[in-house]
Amino acid sequence: MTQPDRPRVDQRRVGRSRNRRDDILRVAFDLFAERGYRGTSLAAVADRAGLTQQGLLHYFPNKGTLLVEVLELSDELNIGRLFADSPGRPASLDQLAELVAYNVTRPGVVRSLTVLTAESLTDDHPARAYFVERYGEFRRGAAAALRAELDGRLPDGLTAEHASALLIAVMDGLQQQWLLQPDEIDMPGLFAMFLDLLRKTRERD
Amino acid sequence: MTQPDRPRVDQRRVGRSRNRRDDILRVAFDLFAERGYRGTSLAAVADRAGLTQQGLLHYFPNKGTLLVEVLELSDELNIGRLFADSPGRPASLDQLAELVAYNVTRPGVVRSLTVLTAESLTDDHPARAYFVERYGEFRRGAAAALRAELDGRLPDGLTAEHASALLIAVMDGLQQQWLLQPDEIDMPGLFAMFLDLLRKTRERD
DNA sequence: ATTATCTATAGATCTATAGATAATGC
DNA sequence: ATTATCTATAGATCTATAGATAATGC
Repeated sequence: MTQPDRPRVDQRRVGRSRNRRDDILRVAFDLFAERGYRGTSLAAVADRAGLTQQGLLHYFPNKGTLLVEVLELSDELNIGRLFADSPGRPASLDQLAELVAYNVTRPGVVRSLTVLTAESLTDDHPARAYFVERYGEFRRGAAAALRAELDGRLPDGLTAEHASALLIAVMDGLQQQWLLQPDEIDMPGLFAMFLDLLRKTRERD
Repeated sequence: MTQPDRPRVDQRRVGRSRNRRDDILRVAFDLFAERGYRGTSLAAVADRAGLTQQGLLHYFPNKGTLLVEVLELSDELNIGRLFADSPGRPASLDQLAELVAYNVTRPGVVRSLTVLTAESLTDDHPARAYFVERYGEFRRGAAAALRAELDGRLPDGLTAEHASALLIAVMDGLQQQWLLQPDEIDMPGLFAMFLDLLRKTRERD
């Protein structure tokens, strides 16, 4: 599951020069897409951010903390809030479809989150708790959207909770196939077809 | 996508003592589940297999070759052939559902393949080509099964090719969510519901 | 004072190569 | 001979800590 950007508000930015901390986090996010968390050294991140590895450790006490902060910033920027139970603004299925279409324009972001999510399944991974919590939120948010839109019209025996797990599975699984073979997989088209599957089943009743 | 075992035939086994090579490959497969490919050292594999790191390199010239051979053995043992276009025996959707149910009993295998698949999206990963080819095969195999079973009865606008990409996406995505939260995700139940979605859409025509 | 960086370094690893030695199969 | 392993080692890294120095903000 990859979330959308929003126009950066950035109250904390000082003039033109962005926060050094944020620079480091952005660079780390990119490098994690290229080599994963375990495959990326602090020195590589520091180097690309233009300081030494020890300089980087002035901002983050250790590598695990860096990763967790990368994910928290990515959340903030990309607003997983699309799914958060922000009262009044439950995501619609159309918004989800737009998000998938938008993701095609930023393979780096999708790759980073895809790689880090799977890597978090390994032992002693510092982002494990983050992803466990995140996926719970995703499912709850998607279930709310499904309930709002298809309440009582879901296929027999399929609750909004079930459908939300499937919906997120489809998003993640399509991302993986699309990243492996961008030319063979029409990610937004396939996601739209899946939504139709959820919507159309009862249409003829 | 994770494939099923089959009873090991193993013509090459000599008496009770299994091939040393195979031992190493099995141990490596397990360790890749625990720490990923980049997070696993040759020394750790060698250690668990009961020889030195240099002893291991007698069997495999380098780490990348070890990984590729791990995947090839896993294929052989787990028979991705379920999906291969083996003439006469196209997998049925029920067989796929059984496979998903079976996978619940072997989280280690599922985790290893899930982690390695996503890791293969990173730069210079030795298993990239393997997974690109594999997923092509998966999709073709699943499309054949869908065509055999639901020919002409798929929902409007959904070809067997489309459905096969969705089906594999659901399998992969559910595996990821299930590995993160085994108690919250009923992987086989959800997969069965997805199959029903494909099957039932046209049932009322 | 506090913050931002740097140099120096400890202490572990890591992959891979070279070459020795023991065991096995003709 | 060939196969299986081992010791030794080169040459890179890696993470993290310690402590110095320069720059910034009161």
